[in-house]
Amino acid sequence: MKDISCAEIPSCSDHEIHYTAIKRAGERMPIPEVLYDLSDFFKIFGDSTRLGILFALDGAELCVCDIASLLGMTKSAVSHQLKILRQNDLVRYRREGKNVIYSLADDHVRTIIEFALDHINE
Amino acid sequence: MKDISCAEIPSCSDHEIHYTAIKRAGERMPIPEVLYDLSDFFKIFGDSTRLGILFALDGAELCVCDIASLLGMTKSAVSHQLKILRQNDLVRYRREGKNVIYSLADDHVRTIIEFALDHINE
DNA sequence: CAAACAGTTGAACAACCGTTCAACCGAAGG
DNA sequence: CCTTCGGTTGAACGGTTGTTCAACTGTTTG
Repeated sequence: MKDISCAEIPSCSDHEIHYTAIKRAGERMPIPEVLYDLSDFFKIFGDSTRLGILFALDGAELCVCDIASLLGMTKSAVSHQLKILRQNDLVRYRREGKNVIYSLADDHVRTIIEFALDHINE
Repeated sequence: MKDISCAEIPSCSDHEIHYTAIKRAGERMPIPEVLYDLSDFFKIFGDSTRLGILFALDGAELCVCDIASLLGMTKSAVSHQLKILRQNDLVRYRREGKNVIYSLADDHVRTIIEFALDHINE
């Protein structure tokens, strides 16, 4: 995706035919920045490990060790993914003795997951 | 994500405390296959070029050349992404003379995009 | 204070992904 | 038929991404 000014849009040979279509499509196009934000948003959910973590936390608060057990992964791998979820405000965490307890940030996340689940069984 | 049987789940030292949490989380966990399908679904939307194409087609039917112009990309790059969208039944296409006209497969796609747009301005 | 446990971090590696490039196919028009 | 235009395809490349490994922090416990 290259950032271009929409002033002059070169197109196919027969300009007259496609002109209205291109104009209409161009008007509804979000600015590149929105497109990037949106794709970044989807990228977070585009990994089965991160989804697994989110589903696990949808059921209960869990420490890293528990999540790792549930998913059959190392604590390190889980921690790396938790960092990404943390940075995007999808999970909350607090220390409790030796453990760090993670939970979903808000119901917002639940809505998204359940929305996707519904729409995958179209 | 490793596929593990949930028969025996080893966990942190203090089993009694986390046991109920793990059990509850484990029950709500989808099987790995669903997790993979779901993440594959999100991956498609996790690219700004593909999102750009979908937004463009949300405005009007367009040929490859027009889409390429709108996004400021080569026809080749667009075609590669259109293939992915095609394979996942997100776009329809038909030949019209020398052009191949693409359009959104159904309103399903529109719903997803608009849903995400709403939720990015939380 | 030392050992043990829970978790984090950074570097390294492999796998994956998107764009480019060049070659190709298909339809239209001279 | 040959050329041109629109579009597709496969290989190659460069960048990104997820996991592993080892080293490290922090907390509890003996």
